[in-house]
Amino acid sequence: MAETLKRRGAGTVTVEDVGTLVRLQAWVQRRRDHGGVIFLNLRDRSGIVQVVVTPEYEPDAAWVLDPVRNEWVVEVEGDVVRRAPENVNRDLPTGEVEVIARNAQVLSRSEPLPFALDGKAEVSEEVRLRYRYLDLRRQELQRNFLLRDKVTMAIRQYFHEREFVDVETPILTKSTPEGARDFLVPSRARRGSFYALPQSPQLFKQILMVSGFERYVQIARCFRDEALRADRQLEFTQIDVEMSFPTEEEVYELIEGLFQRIFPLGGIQPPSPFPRMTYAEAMARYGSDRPDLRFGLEIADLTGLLRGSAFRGFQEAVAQGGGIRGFAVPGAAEASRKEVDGWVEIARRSGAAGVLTLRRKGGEIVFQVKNALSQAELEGAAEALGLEEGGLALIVAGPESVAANALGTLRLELAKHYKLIPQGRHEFLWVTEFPLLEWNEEEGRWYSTHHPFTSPDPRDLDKLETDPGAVRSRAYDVVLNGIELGGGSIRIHDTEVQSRMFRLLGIGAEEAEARFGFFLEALRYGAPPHGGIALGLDRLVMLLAGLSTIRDVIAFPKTASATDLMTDAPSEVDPKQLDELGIAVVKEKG
RNA sequence: GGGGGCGUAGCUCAGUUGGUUAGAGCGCCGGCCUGUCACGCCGGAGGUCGCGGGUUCGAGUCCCGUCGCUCCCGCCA
Repeated sequence: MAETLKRRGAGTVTVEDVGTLVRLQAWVQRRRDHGGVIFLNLRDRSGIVQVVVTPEYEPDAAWVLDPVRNEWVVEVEGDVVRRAPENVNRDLPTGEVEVIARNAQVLSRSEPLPFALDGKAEVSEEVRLRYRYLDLRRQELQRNFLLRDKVTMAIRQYFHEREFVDVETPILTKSTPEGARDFLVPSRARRGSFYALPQSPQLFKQILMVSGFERYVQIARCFRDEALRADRQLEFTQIDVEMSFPTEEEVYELIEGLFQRIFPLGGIQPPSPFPRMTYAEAMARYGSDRPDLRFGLEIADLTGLLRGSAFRGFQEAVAQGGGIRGFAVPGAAEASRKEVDGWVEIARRSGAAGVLTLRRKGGEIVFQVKNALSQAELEGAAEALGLEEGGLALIVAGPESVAANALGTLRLELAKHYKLIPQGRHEFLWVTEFPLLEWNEEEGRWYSTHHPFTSPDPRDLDKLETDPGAVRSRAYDVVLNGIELGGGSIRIHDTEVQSRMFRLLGIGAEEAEARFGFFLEALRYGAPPHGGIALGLDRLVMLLAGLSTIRDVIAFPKTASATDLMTDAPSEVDPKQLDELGIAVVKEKG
């Protein structure tokens, strides 16, 4: 019988292969030497299979494989046999079979590894990042990148089917500071001038609309020189989308369809359609512009009820134009002094003067400040808060934004503290009608809530100069479980409106010309109405994989202090390079 | 920029009120072992206690500084 030799992945060998000769090229996952017989678990991307090495079967193969150690790379040709019933390994997908080595060679040796790859013990991230190539060998991490590949492939397919055009925008671009710090790249051709790495391809994708592409998509790398977090890196990838002539509805529909395609890859089925909430409603009911809807603890407005109360703190807050708001936590009536103090501290950090408690136990409603509220006020407040027997309500009085902020933070804190967040739930949400502008107290000027190219809501256009803070925008965010997945807007396509916007932001005509002149000019040549959205791809994959750090879905991430432990970047450069660029390095003195 | 946590063998960690020669498990090296699958048994090597300074008769332990990792706040249009 002429034998055929099949090249197989280690994890793909099955009972179907029994009686055939296979060739494996793989890493040694583990070696078990019994003196006479050696068992090798061979691992490649497809999985693991056991190889049996005995001198009786083939002395030469045994001779070659005897000195083999963990993580050596070997090629083994052998016969696939069914294991005896008592030797079957149910923990291994290939556990019903094994490969008896007939011919072997060592392709590569390995020094003992700095850490074990079996995932049995947690290894510090510092060591993992230093030897990232080994870390990436682990199946847990490989799984993340195989998922990421599936997700990006599905995204490309989805947009391609809908006639979106994938266009690359430059990495070396123009600095347009207004937002995050730019990464700068010195120009050798024009000394003293700098490129900036894009924080997002925002202006380029808008210009592509002016160019008539109508539908653009790019899986785009973006750079921001800001502090890092578990879910933030210096460079990250966003799914960048722009359309001509869209309504908000078309953007929502497009993204909901995309999510319906990619979330099932992580075992999650999004609803259709997604619920929506205006910014104003989100702030009022949840104290956040990205509310986590997996749990209740809704905020109630008590201003009308308690404005006339005898408690001076309430009177003052209302007199200063603020309000009185709070939320009830079921079963929290027994919260300790220490716990409450902790929550007060959290509220203070959010700018609130403090937190007041209202408890309902033993059939009585008790306000923290005795005799400050009448029985009618107590009952009214409990009713409005939905405060039930055994519950505790936290109340904050003060300016609207401060109270919302503090209560929003407390709401999350209390939900975690009392374990009120159900796992396995996925609450998607569109947040709409963001305010166009925010007042910055320190600098005494208006800032864009989103960015300066966001279109004002036409209904509020007349208030742009008279009451800027009341102007709504055509911006929207898509939120999952309190995490912002992405945001976008219908843009300004009218030069006149765009100029008014810059004026509002305190950017004079000259400055606007210097910084955005090319863009304002483009708007003058038949710019179609357009809009779009950008979604954080890394964060999306992280959530799909059920992880809590973005670093595990990025092959070569930076540490929290912005360094790469494997390459040791950033590093000093040759003085010659600096000379060419006309740059002198001034070191901070120690 | 600020705050919290961590740093002891290759890895994960223990280390008492400051006190003899700093330990364990895994890994590594050597020996034994023909059905294991986190193989087993016996033996061995391996330490700048992150780094620098201080207090003390004596510091892994106390104090000051510094570096690294990490989480959070600020920041991230």
